[in-house]
Amino acid sequence: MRGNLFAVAVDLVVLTVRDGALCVLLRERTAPPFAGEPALPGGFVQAREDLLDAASRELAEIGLAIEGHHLEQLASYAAPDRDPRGRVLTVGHLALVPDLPEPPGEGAWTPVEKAGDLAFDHSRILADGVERARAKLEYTTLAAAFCPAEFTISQLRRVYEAVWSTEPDPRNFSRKVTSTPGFLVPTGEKVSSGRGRPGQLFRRGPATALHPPMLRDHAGLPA
Amino acid sequence: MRGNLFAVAVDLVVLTVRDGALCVLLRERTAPPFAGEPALPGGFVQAREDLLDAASRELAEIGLAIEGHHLEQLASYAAPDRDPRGRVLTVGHLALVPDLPEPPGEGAWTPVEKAGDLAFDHSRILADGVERARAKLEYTTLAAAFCPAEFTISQLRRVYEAVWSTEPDPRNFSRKVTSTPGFLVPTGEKVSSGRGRPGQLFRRGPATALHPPMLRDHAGLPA
DNA sequence: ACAATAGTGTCTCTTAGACATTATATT
DNA sequence: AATATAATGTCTAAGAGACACTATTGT
Repeated sequence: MRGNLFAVAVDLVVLTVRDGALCVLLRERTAPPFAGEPALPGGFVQAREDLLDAASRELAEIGLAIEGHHLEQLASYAAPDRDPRGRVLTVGHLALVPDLPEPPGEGAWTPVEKAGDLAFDHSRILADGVERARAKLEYTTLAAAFCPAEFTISQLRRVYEAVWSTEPDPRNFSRKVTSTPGFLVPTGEKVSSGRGRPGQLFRRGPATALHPPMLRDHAGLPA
Repeated sequence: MRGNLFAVAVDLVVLTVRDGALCVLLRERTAPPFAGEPALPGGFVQAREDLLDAASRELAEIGLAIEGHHLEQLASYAAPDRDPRGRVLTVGHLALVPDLPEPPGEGAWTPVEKAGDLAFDHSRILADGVERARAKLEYTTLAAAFCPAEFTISQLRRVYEAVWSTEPDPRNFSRKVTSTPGFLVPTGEKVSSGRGRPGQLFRRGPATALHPPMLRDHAGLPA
């Protein structure tokens, strides 16, 4: 076999919902290239490591244990000049995590709208990750991945509001998610959100698909 | 930077519809490893080549000029032992082409149901490609990529029948596709399909998304 | 004439979307 | 008591699914 050799990295688009905004975990680069600029967390794939394993390891190194976090491969990026050090292919991954009380080790949660320009081609990877998350909320139950183990329907609705920048009708939303078998499992407990009537608590059910899907308003989206 | 080095390849899942069956282009391997076994066409990424460019080149080398063929990245595969020659990462790509009068240079169209075991992890890549194509027919206008430049609604319907193994109602199907703005552009011409009333010819329109989507019957599909 | 395919119309049922009211908590 | 949030019910409109008929070709 003859092929040019590449270094292979994994980069992570770690998304969460904080204060009503979809946020991404960014780290400031400490070493060249792009020192001082914000970038996605990531690292090189090790000798006998598969891609998802490498991404899981990076996630753990950030301080995000893998307890039920959603992690999936996004896409690969290998433009010849994307890294000034040489030929590097990176496999972007998408991770969805609940809003954490404490911020993860290094790095800061940044609203995706304010992420600005990132190092390398990370802005593109981020955009792809955000679009993937937005699309998947339509036809999967993945919104619950942004919620803690137990959550209310309001919390789940706020995820959709943050990710889609829409405000679905609370009553219709409730009807939709509760009528999808296996989406939500009631715990029987209730929790007060400070003021007002306490909401019922749910866990994630076994369902992964949402049928029929919950459609956002589409206006000229990419295929 | 320190990372282990990989050879990087692109592999192609080239799909078409022939005789009512979804078919994939397979080549028999001539050299080890897996000599004599069927495999997806593919090759190594060259020195200053990006991934899609490499996939386009491979497609051209097969004899499939890129005139409007659909080509997209699928996913990357890098299990440590997937290639006995050493560490090889492959980026799977999905190509959708119309049924061609002449078969492409080397390789043979094989119904995906009869593909059997392929070399390397190509069976997995094929399965991912087929599932991607099936899913995309739901919410995009991509079915037209399986049709020639001009086609009838019946031809388009036969694409759905082959890819989904369903038989949508011709009248409902027609209503759906003609009522989606920008999906089909009538040419004003008609064509006879041997017997019966000739059908009207259409071209692909500018629309890429299908809203609302055309839902297939879902029964426990992966997310 | 007959067979085969194309194209159109109607009815029903499900579901999304809009909207008002009642229930239960905190202050 | 006042306020804030949760939960439920009803109406309407749009679209999917089932179905019957007419239209235009080749044999």
